[in-house]
Amino acid sequence: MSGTGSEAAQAAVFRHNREAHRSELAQDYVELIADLIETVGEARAVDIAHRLGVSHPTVVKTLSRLRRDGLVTQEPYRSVFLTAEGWAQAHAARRRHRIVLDFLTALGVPPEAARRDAEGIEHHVGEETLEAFARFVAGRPKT
Amino acid sequence: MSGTGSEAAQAAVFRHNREAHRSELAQDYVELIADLIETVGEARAVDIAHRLGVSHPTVVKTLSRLRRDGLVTQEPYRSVFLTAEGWAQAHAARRRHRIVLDFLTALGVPPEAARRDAEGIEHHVGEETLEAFARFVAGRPKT
DNA sequence: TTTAAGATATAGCCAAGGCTATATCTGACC
DNA sequence: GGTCAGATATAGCCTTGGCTATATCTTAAA
Repeated sequence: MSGTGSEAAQAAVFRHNREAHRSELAQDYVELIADLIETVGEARAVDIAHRLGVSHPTVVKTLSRLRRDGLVTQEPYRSVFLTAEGWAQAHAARRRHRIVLDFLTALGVPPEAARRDAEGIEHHVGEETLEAFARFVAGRPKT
Repeated sequence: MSGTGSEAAQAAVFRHNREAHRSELAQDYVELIADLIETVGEARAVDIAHRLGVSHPTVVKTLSRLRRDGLVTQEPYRSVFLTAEGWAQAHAARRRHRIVLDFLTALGVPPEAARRDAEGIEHHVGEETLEAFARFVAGRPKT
């Protein structure tokens, strides 16, 4: 970490990462909800809970935050829908996820590890890095 | 995200990532503390706060958690020291950080973006991915 | 139509990681 | 040897994201 620049610059990096972290969970949710809607037909709280490995009340509470933040709509005792903003974020998240996963695979990372790491890495790749990843995959047609 | 395997497998990935997240902050701290000790001579709470872009009380509270977890020692009103375990984690974090940063740079990611993204990505690369990154940097993109 | 299983909601608890405001200590300078 | 600036500590507040236990709603089957 030595010599990474000024104190202020380093603080900015950490600030940026704290900021990024705050939206990670929301992105995982909308990405998962979109997937459930498209594959199962609807997104129920209980399925979200199972897929995330989390309890139902945790999902309910998180969904109410997503509703407050305009990513999701929901009627009491009914399944979950994405707003336009929710769909936009879901598609963006899915794109990043796929690029990262394809990239790790093309790099030679074993599938299991690629799947695991892609889930964490996808939230921390900026557009420049994403483009570099995509370039690498394109120049190495394999998958 | 479609077709990423069984519900249980996906839940395991998310569990793993929640788990990983819990140690991120601690690793940032020990990495930073090690850097301060080696470059400035000591790690003071006020300097940690400035580098992280966070208030002093937040640092104090976090340090007490690190003390509880055996990563750090500290006398009241004195600067911070790393335990053997703290040094071990600091070195491991620094190694990951450097590999990720070198890798992004070698891939052609602009320095500013590489610096930003490396800070987030370093916490989410497993050993297999790290090895793939190191191979690429060493000029051997394939095994 | 009743009922029971399964899904959803609510209440209340906890730890982490932020903050501001205030109090106390340390050490350097006069 | 005092004094005061700067560093550290404490108190109290907040949100997020977990949990369990309990209550309520929905719906399909008997």
